[in-house]
Amino acid sequence: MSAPEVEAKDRKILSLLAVDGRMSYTDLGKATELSTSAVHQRVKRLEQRGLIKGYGATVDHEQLGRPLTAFISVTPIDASQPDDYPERLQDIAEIESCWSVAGDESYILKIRVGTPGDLEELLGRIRSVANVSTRTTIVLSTPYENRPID
Amino acid sequence: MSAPEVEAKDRKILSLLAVDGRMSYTDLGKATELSTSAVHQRVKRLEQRGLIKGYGATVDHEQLGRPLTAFISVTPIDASQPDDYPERLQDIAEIESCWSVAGDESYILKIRVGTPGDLEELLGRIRSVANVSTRTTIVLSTPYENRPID
DNA sequence: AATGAAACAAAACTTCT
DNA sequence: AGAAGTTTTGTTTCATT
Repeated sequence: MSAPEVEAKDRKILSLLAVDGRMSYTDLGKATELSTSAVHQRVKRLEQRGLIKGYGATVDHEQLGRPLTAFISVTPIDASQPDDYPERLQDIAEIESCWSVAGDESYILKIRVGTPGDLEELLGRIRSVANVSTRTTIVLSTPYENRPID
Repeated sequence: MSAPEVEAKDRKILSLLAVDGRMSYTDLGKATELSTSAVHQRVKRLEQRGLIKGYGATVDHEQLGRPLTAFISVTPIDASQPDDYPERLQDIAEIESCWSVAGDESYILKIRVGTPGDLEELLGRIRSVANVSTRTTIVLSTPYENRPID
């Protein structure tokens, strides 16, 4: 049982919307050789099928007071504890992403803060809500991020 | 010389657009107690100032044939070589993000592929274009990713 | 599924305060 | 900076193929 194939024109629409989520149906139609209403139908279908999960603006965190990005690898101290870390951590606003991973650590978190002091304070909060040890890797620069694949 | 402060209403607009990048100016106006044209002006200004970097659709990579996500930490083998790895790696389509980091490794890459075989092949390509050693951490699941902060 | 037309809504532009 | 009004553009629905 495999997922239904995604058609070439749908893929084209997806890759255009991945780059510009506000592109008009008219322009999508021109780019795909389809009428406005045909594109409209296809986009609605892609949304319903969950192939398009949502639309978001990308903001400049540096300018918004959170210039410091880091990865925090998280390892449970007591392996017998229930593994509900994502839930426990989800109220911490500074955590942008949370991945469950295979390897030495259980989770990798990506966080954004203003200053090293904020990071120190955040690490304390993470350790206390979750009883974990942490390993932090500071991001120096971001050559690229969240590039559309395809 | 510091960046000009971002006003409360602008922050509100940004956080609404971060969640729904296709929200209409009319609805943004209702949510911020501003007229449609005032919101419009503000959004254009936020775009010009670079506070909004762009708008993108989030696609479901699992359904699109790339269910396997991994982090690849990259360490140069010959430290005397020029550090132009982001450039060398940017033509590799599977690399979604590239961060330059402080710590044991020089770069962290986030990649998406279809199968373990594709990953093996990709690792070979990365090592050959860049003369680096790699450490791979497989993502098992993604509790959340790219959450809007604020 | 796609099209074209029609009705509607929103965006962009202009002017005024 | 913002409001109000106008024109232009885009969205959505529907009948038809």
